Amino acid sequence: MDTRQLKTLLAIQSHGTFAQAADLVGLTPSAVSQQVHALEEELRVTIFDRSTRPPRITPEGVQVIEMASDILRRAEDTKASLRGDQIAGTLMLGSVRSSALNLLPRAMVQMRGRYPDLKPSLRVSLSSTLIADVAGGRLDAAIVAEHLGIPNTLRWSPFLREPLWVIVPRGMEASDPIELLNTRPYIRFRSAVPLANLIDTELSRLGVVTNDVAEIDTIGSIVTGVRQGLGISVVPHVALQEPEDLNIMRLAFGAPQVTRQIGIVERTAAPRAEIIALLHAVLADLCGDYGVVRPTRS
Amino acid sequence: MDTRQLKTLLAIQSHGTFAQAADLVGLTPSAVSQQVHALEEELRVTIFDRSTRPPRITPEGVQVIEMASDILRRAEDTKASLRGDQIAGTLMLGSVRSSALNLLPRAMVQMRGRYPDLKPSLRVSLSSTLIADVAGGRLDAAIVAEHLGIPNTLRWSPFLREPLWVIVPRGMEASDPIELLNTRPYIRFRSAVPLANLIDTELSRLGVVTNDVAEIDTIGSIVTGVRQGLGISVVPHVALQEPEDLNIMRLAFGAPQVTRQIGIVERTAAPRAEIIALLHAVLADLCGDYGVVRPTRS
DNA sequence: GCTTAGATCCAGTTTTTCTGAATCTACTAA
DNA sequence: TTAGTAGATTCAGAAAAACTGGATCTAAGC
Repeated sequence: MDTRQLKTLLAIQSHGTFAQAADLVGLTPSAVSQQVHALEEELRVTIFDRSTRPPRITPEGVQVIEMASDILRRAEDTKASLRGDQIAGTLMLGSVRSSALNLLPRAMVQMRGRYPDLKPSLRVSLSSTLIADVAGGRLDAAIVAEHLGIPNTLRWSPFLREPLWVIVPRGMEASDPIELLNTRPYIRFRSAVPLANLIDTELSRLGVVTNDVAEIDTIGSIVTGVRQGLGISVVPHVALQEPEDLNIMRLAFGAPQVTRQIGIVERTAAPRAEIIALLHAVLADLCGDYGVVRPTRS
Repeated sequence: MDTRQLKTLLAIQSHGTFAQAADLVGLTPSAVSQQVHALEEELRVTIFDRSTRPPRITPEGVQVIEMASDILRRAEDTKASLRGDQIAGTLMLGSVRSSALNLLPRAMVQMRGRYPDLKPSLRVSLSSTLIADVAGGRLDAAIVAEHLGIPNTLRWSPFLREPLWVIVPRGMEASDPIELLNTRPYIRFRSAVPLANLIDTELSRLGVVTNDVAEIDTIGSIVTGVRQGLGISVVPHVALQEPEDLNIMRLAFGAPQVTRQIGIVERTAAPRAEIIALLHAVLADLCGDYGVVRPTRS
């Protein structure tokens, strides 16, 4: 078992086919197939079910993928720590309370490998308060959803543009999302944040009348509930990051699919521009395909 | 980087010389020397100081050895899990929404290794509703806090008896918890669950007047906030499970320290007794030192 | 039933890993 | 201070592993 095989495995998981994974890792599809087979021989399990196209990951495969992810992260963390650049001080950050708050600790952990002496300081608040504090210099940067009325002394850079999905437990017949929303048990996201508003507004616009079986105020618990067959729901893409979430079927919410953006707001003349640029890049990377790369300055 | 190299590394560490390690891993000393050199090239560090005999491990080498140990353990754990026995069907579970809900997915993931064909089904509800559903056979078991008025046809077995901690960010002077609670910024846990009540009641009993800087309704977000220096708070032990939480200082809350229990309620004549017993054991194990082992039947 | 895209199989090529022998080096004993 | 020893390194070649390319197979879509 080596890290190249594990990287190949993760590439297959995130890109869907052996062929695309081969492109990503710089090998031929044949080599990818052989690597997976060698890993299956070593672990004595079937990681992919090849009776479908594209091959689908098996439950055992999910466990192997988790292990691969853990091992590669551990290795990368060690490399980062051994390289040890160090910038010290306190980075004053603000954030709205939403799935973005789940991203931030993960970004912080990654950045700690790079800047172990940099201390992040986080405040959770409303968007308008956060923006005022950034403008007033009380915060270095803040994570807020797309927002109207940002002063010219600030700039907002999206790091995430993510679709919203109707999520359906594995095994449930998944056809027309509108029909599902009208007929299947629905877990409602009940919270005083813009995302909950966006979802409810779009449901009304679509003329959907949901059959609520639960009202839960944390996205993570909603996803857990769907995975375990409690019902269906609507969540943003970033909520579906765990390997277990592979078992949840996802259908586009809205036509065209509804998206929402989250970004970093900072002062245009920022003293900590390099660190905030890295934070932006780390957050965008954690967002996978829906990460938005900040355009380079001209 | 592959597991053979990492095994060689650990063999050198535990046996002292490349030559002895070579014997152990079935290679020649020359191959061992080349493996170590290749690893040093990949990580761009010196793992062993060769200016002495026998070579001595460097500080960076200690980090690499730790990483190797973690990676090999992770791989071995996965292999063991993949080898496991299998039981199929659906396990109907209920749970209150609290930190116990964080434990349950992790327990499910572990049990999936052992019973990949067993499908858990989870419902989140209030304790009284859950207990009635278990009694009525609509649920196989439920996770609830200690509860009065459980019928004799049911039995409640605690799997967790955990202390509550005052948690303090790293670097903050940590002396008398009462003084800290009175003077330092406090992040309040605001939720309509028994735990929040327990904390507030004990704060009042201690005569503490906190300086609230945030009210957050998820324990995970509170811990994140403390870690990042937002303030101090009071949380149950099970909330402090992540490696990052090692940086958080913890002081006993109350004297004697306040504890609370969470357990599984099931029918005394349960058809799924074996699985629920395993679930209890897994949950107790996940709870570490504060896990409560179910007494064996006489 | 045909077409397509992707996966597998197989043989050959390339790369990596290991061995064996020669050489080097830190440490110990006289 | 010198000689001997045990262990580490270096190098060239052999063996094993990984990869490529082409042919074949197969699920899915039309």
